[in-house]
Amino acid sequence: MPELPEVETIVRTLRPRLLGRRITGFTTRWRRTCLPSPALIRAGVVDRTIDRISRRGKFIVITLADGGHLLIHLRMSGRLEWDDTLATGRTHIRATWDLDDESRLVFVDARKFGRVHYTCDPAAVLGVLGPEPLSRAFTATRLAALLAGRRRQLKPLLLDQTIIAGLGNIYTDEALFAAGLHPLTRAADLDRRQVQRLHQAIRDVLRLAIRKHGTSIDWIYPGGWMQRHLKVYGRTAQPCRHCGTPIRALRVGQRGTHLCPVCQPEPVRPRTQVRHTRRSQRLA
DNA sequence: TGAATTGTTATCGT
DNA sequence: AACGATAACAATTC
Repeated sequence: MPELPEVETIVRTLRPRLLGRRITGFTTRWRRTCLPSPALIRAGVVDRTIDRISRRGKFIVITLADGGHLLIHLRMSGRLEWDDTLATGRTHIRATWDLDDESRLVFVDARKFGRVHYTCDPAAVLGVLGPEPLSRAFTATRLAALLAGRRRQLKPLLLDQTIIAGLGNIYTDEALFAAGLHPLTRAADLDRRQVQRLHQAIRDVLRLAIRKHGTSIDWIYPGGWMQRHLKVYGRTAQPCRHCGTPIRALRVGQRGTHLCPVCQPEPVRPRTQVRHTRRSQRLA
């Protein structure tokens, strides 16, 4: 479940221990984790020095001195751990990197959805991603352009990594609450003021979450405390922190979605479309 | 035991 | 034809 704030936190903790280290070995216990293949990753990383560690969306980007890159996506249950902190008999180890200071970085992933890419052309993987929501380039005007003419509902649109990179289920719900917008609102229906509020909400929520080192709600991601600041996610039936109304849960595009029915009023469609679309009648 | 979880892809409909 | 909605899927935990 790691989203942008969790990945950013991981990158920041990785940096001091990994920068300048030389990789001395690579092993894997699950082929499918490794792209294009375990052998090609090993050939690309062994005897290379780690030059830079960054983040793009939910990808961890480890740049090697010769221009090769490791792109690590944790997906649902992936985590990076240090060999020396592992209890004996650690299960679900998918890949390990040996380092020249005798330490070892371990990719642990119970559900096996995570991926480790080695490539000299990171754009081939990262190129499809939308803008970084915390970058200077991500302005309200840019967001307006991304929403313009789109009939999609806000929730699935914000989860789409090719529109904006880094939002997952938690921070999408939190951003929509902060913006006072219902997840089923059609993107193109937002007025200028609402786009500005959404833009501000996305950045505020992500920045706060990074400050809190991410959200720790289960065994998957430890060490964060943003869970204490969540306003809607995982708070079904609990009172809205703003108005006291019980938080409601619904499914939008097969995703659990949480909202305050008062702070995020249901969108009103123009009369002509309410008449003719089955979806609107069902929701009414 | 089955529901929940994320991102990608294929497929179908408008 | 492009866009959007939907389902299936990967595998495990509780």
